[in-house]
Amino acid sequence: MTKKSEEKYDKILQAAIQVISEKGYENTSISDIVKSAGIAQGTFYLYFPSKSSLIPAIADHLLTITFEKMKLVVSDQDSFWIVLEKVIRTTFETTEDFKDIIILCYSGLAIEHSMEKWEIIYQPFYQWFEEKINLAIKHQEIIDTIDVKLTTKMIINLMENTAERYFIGKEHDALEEEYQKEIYNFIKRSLSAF
Amino acid sequence: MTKKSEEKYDKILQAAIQVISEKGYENTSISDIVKSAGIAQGTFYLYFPSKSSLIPAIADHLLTITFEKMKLVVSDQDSFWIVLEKVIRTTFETTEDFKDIIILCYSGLAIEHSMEKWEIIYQPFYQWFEEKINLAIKHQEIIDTIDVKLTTKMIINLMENTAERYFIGKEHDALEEEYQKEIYNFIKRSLSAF
Amino acid sequence: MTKKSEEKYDKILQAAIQVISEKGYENTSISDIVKSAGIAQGTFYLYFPSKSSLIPAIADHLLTITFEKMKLVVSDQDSFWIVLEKVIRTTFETTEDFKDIIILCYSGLAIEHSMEKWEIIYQPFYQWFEEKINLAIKHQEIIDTIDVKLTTKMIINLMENTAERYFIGKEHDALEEEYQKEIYNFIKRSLSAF
Amino acid sequence: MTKKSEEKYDKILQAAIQVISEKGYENTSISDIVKSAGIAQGTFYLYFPSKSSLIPAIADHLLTITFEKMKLVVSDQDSFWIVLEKVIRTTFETTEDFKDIIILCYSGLAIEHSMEKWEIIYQPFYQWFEEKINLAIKHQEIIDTIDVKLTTKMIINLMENTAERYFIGKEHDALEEEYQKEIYNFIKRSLSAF
DNA sequence: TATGAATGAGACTTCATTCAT
DNA sequence: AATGAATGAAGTCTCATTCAT
Repeated sequence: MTKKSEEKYDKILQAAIQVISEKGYENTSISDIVKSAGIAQGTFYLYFPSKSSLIPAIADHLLTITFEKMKLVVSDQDSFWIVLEKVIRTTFETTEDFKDIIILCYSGLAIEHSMEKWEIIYQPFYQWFEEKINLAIKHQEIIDTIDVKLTTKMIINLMENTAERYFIGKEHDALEEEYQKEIYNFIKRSLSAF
Repeated sequence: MTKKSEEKYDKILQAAIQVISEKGYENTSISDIVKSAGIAQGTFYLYFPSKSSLIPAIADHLLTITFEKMKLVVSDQDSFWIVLEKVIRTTFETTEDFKDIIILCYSGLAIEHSMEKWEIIYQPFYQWFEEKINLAIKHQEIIDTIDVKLTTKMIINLMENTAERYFIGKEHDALEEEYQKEIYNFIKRSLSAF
Repeated sequence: MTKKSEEKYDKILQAAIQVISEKGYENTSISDIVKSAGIAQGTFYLYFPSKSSLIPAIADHLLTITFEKMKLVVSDQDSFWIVLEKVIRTTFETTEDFKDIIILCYSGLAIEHSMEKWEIIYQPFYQWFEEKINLAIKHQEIIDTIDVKLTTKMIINLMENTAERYFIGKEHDALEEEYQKEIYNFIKRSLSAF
Repeated sequence: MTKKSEEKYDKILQAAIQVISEKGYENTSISDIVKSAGIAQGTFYLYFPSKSSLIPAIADHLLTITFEKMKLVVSDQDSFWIVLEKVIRTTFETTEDFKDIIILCYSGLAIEHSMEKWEIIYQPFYQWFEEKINLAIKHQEIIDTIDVKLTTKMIINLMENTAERYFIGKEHDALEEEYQKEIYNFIKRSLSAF
């Protein structure tokens, strides 16, 4: 893909995200998207093979951004517990920022009966966090009797789902910081080596 | 609603669940549903105001079944850790049994931009498990420094999401029993009073 | 099919024939047809599964009319040579009357890569004429050394194609009656028992 | 047209014939053709003014090939009945070889509502065969009471349509040789001077 | 209460053609 | 002469919903 065509791809993707976030996937027509992107109807199909192919593209885009942010705020020098705290906070932040996109990814991936794709898209993030956990085990910050793969995914899902319940499900049983603190404590009690 | 009309309501709902589970919400037409239910096109609208009104009805139906099963397997005499084990197992079982319905609830609720409804539908289940936790605190089986509401939801979501990743996301990093065991241990380490 | 729905089927078919005859198959949209038939867009699809399904229906309709006319003008008392003369004349008449429909059948069946259907549709007409020939053999009006099936089809095609060249191909190397006479003589010389 | 541009014209035409033969005229896009020809989208329009202009070009190409073959197999020394036999056989051969192209010519010419063009394209072939017939009359091989023009066309159409019914319509009431023999006999009985 | 034919808006997608490079 | 990205009109078909019976 040339630089110019990549630009157009991004332009379409951005327009799609914006429109679909507002109106929902099913209520958005290609016509809406191209109008918003300022291109012709047919041009859309030069960059995406179909309407439904937008969803994985959007999901991918979302995780890329999220993951970038994680890597940005977390330093290699941070202890595991600092990392955890930062990851929780960042998860809440990105969930708030991108809640509409998250919703459409849920619906989209569900629509396409392709929940498996989540796993593929999440792979780099899982891997990154797995390494943090392995390091923490090595540094004896956390116990070594866990299944690292499973625990990684449990933690990430715990953070994400709680944040989603808070921002998307509008579940407000406590303040945001208390939510974050409660997750942190829950995990710390479970994994701490001391 | 008379008994007879309730029967027809159920007949339509069952047909809807079956067809939508197979084909997905968007690919299912009212025509498909009424054919499967053996009624006329117009009759559908005597029982449901619209196609989209099926989704909350189905979600409600799903939670009702799940919750019934929970209450059935769990005895009041069970210790909290027995309860937890049973609840985890039952969650995995129902997730496997109803994975198609779960998917359609995800997509459906997302479609309707009404994730909040989940919370309402889940209310009775949350409440029931909250009581179990409060009892466990009282019996000094688990620590008393937690936020009960938040912890309840975290646990339930932890179980459900892991089960969904396993059965729907086809994530198979370990055997099913190991998944269940890992969740159990994770929670136990975090909450156990000893 | 009830009487009323049969009426609507015919109404659509007539509208389709008329519009497609004028504009050609490819240049005709369903929208044109339903407008001409005075029905709603969707109604079309209650009676025909697709646009292309019109073609066999039209072809069938055409042959039905043609065949009816043949049976009407030809009497059981007619000698074979009278029958032949009448069939040639009728072929020319119907070709002139329905030349637009004939064109669309050609294009349509060709488009659908389903030339074989012609044979099926023509079956009753072929059969009827075959019997005439068999009778003529029995009555020793024509020779008995021919392959009846093949000869039947050759004769019918000879008549039809010549008529089509005359009316559709606008080939006017002679007067219409001369064309008819030439076909008649050609066949008579070939088959006459004397 | 320079030699080089003629080559490219042919390349496009060949590609068009091949692709349209496979997929049918309507299902073939210019995009398919240029891909197959290995040229750019816009280049097509340097050699053909429009998609539909391909059809007469293809038809012309088809008849050129067919006619070349006829002239090749038929010798000036052949008696009329030898010529007839050879022409019938060749007609069957080319019909088999080019059945897809024939179909597309039918549909194409019909699409364009320009059946008359057939006559123009066929002109040289008609003329050639007419001369054969005139010669046969002169040599008293066949009777002289026929209309040469009309009879020529009847014979050619008889051969072609029978071959088309056999190879395209998949009408198999007898073996191929029997079909050819039956046509031959039919014509011979009709025209033979003895 | 039940029916099911009719509606008609609107969606996705294709593709012949153009034109700036 | 050649390219190929962009255009945007147009087409087929679906389907939730209505309403006369």
